[in-house]
Amino acid sequence: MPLAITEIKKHLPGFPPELLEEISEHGMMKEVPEGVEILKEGQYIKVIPIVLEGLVKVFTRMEEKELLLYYIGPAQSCIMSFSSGLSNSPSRIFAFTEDASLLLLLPTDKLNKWVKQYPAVNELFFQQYNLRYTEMLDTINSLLFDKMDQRLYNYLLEKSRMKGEKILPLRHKQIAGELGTAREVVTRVMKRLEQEGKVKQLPEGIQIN
Amino acid sequence: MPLAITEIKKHLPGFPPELLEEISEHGMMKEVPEGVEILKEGQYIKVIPIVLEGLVKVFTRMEEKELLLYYIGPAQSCIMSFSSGLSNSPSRIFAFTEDASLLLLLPTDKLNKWVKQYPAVNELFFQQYNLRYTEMLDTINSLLFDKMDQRLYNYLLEKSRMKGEKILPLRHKQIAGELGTAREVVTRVMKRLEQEGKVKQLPEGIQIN
DNA sequence: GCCAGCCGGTGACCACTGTCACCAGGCTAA
DNA sequence: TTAGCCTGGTGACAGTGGTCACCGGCTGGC
Repeated sequence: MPLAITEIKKHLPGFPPELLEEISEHGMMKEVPEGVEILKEGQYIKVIPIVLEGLVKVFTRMEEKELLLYYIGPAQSCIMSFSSGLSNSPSRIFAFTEDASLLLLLPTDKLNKWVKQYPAVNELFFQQYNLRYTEMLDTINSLLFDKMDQRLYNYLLEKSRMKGEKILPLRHKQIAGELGTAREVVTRVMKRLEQEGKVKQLPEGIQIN
Repeated sequence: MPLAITEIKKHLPGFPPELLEEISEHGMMKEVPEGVEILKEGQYIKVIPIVLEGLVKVFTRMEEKELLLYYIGPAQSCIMSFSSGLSNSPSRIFAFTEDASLLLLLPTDKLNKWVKQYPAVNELFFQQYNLRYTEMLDTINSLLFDKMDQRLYNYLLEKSRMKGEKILPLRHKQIAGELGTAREVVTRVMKRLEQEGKVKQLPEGIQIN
């Protein structure tokens, strides 16, 4: 069953009508609940997702230790899928839904064609590469130059901004995972941030001031 | 004076004849000696370089501390220039010639057109984005997971590979700059690597075993 | 010959962070 | 109720790396 064109158009207004029709024919819409792994390390890619609604988080991992690289928001796509899909190489990262999400799945072979045919697609992926490049640059700078308190605080601010929430229901363990550190370290640093008045730990979660 | 088409073609064999002619008309060839800054932080870009011969190194910097991100080799281009040039935003990184280099300079407005017009240009920049993305990912993993000895050794191996030399004429201070650490730390770690038999410090430079 | 400057080398010190061990409170399932 | 589990919280400790002070050797300029 082809997808509803008006539905796709709503999320991707820049795409021309012919492209929307092609997407309607070959693409697939998928609703994914929160906390589902949508891309594994080492996996070969056959479809490339574009996030229409929700939020997807992207990680790197080495031996039990992980690090959050960036979020994929609405109307954004996953560069690693794109790159892996077109060059037929395995993924170096893995991705989870952070919130329940609506994904548009595009088959790699068609997308390869569309990139050449439709400037809007071409531009989308250039923009995405560029965005991720600068985000990775920020991550590198943060890793190299910032102490844990700054990194943790930035992380909370960013998360709060992405979600539009002042109170984040996060476990210390979970934060530790996303920052590539240990739970005790998060506890310690959270205490310090609280004393400095930057955050407040409530039973419901962490309030950012 | 237009550039010699045969000369350009030699370095960029994938480009079609019409494109080579356009490049010949609007591009500029520039020989740059070793150790020259070719891209500053905060600088706005009017031309995008493609390295034809030589080697260019790309850095990030924050308050006196620097970190080598990657090298741009022959037939490769600078993604940050490309991105900054097309979106007219300032550069977040800076770049030096590591060896004397021959650069092909392309004006941003023309390149913008060529990307849409010639698939070969389009693909080149997608490839470059992809390459830099994975290199940044390696850098992040190295920063997060490796100790200084591993980072330093990887750095030496990579440098040796890029240059095709077993003996690298490097100062400790210079290495420290490229790894974002202090000179004393390099001295310390070099000593350890030497004791482990991985490298040897000679008067002419550092020999990689 | 003498001095300045750069280079590697070293010891002392300290801040940060990762790790281990352990505890108390709260919640849940048996 | 009890046992188990997850959570945050702590103290002790060690390893890493950044900083400071200072050295001796070498070199190039005067």
